[in-house]
Amino acid sequence: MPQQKSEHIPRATIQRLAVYVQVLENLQREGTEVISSEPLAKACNVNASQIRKDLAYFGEFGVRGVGYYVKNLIASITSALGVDREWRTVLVGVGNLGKALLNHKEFRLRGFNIVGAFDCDPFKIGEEVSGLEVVCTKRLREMIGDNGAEIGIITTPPERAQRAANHLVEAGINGILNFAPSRITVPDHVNVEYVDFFHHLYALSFNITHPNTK
Amino acid sequence: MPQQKSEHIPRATIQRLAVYVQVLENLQREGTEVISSEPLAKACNVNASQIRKDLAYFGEFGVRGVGYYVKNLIASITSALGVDREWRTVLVGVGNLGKALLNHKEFRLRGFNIVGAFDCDPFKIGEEVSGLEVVCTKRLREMIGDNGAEIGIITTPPERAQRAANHLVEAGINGILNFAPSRITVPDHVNVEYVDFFHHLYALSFNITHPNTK
DNA sequence: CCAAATTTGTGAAATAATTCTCATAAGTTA
DNA sequence: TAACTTATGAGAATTATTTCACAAATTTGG
Repeated sequence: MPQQKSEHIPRATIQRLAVYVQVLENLQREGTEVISSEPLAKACNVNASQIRKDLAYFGEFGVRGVGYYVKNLIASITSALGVDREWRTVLVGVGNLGKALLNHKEFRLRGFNIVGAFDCDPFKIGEEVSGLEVVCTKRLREMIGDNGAEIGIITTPPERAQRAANHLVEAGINGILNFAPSRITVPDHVNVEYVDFFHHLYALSFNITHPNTK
Repeated sequence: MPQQKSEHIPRATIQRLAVYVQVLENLQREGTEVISSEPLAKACNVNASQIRKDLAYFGEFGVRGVGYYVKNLIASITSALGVDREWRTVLVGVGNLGKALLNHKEFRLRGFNIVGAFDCDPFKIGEEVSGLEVVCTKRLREMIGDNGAEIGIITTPPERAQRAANHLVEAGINGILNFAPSRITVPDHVNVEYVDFFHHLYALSFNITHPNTK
């Protein structure tokens, strides 16, 4: 139902939509059923017309004179983002972080099922982590043929991230979440998102060091 | 030495500077000593003049006809970001994620020392994690008076994040890294950065679902 | 049932960020 | 040392994003 009307949607809009969902879910947990763009904006730390414009890319979800029904709006946004379904994912790099993610229940809860764990270390292959047997990274293609995963999660050391990405791309994945602290190069049709909280610490460091530039 | 010349610096520039450092460090590890903006841009997936403009906010670091000396440029950028020093941090919320971060060696390596661990759960108080004794969150102010931390890391459940933030602000912290999946409200002088990799998974989901809008 | 009060959705205006272009400086070679 | 090559730095042009302002839609109260 929420079909986007217009051509190009700013990346920043997508990031904010994720924030809106987060805040709306917390509001819902606290019992709020209806909210207008003004207080929602305050909670999200953005401008109210920003919210309305962001939503307008996908349709009309509000009621004039009333606001937005929280439950409805969550459904509309998650549908717009495509997260109202199950996404099958595989993880490459079963180190400390990889294991922590494999054991993280939230993934399944949010619809991102980890259905495969891969590593190139012979000592790790065969090990069982969170109900999954660790498989050699070279077998990615064959395994994905079976389990139909679409998203790959990279948790290798930086120097092995590009190789992991190559294997994932070859196996037909079209989205990569890269936790390794290095940039990877992939074909145009593959989407990459980087997670590195040191980047955020750097931003804090800068902002604290230069309070005037805020 | 790298003193920023101009008034306002885009947030996006700061984020990119962190990426440049990451890529430059990997280049350095591989033995590259000099690089020009063009190949650096390719490795960072940005435009070359973007890099030159970003750097220009802070000074002139390149040599015309040559490029940038990798080691030098890393030093210049880290200095501009203020990460060429030690930052003392405290962590609030000693759950799974909190413990994982406390045990993460990279923090110290990158100059972000975790010097205090706090939790409001009586069962956790007194426990030792990675050489730190877990202290009651109410004692944040007194402890920060002693250890002089400037950055707080929140790893509580979402419903306790705001309270943790309040305690941190009261204790005089001026930067917060929030891993809890909820937005927090703080005074203007306090900087907040949010880390939530589900937001990135949402972005992947959207981009895979709407390949045309890329 | 109408008038007042809300609050959305949207085009226009204002701001901000990115990319282009080129003069200038540094290095290299003969 | 002069001509040639390379690549930076900075202003101009372009493109993108955010904010404003208001008409249209809806509810509420008398």
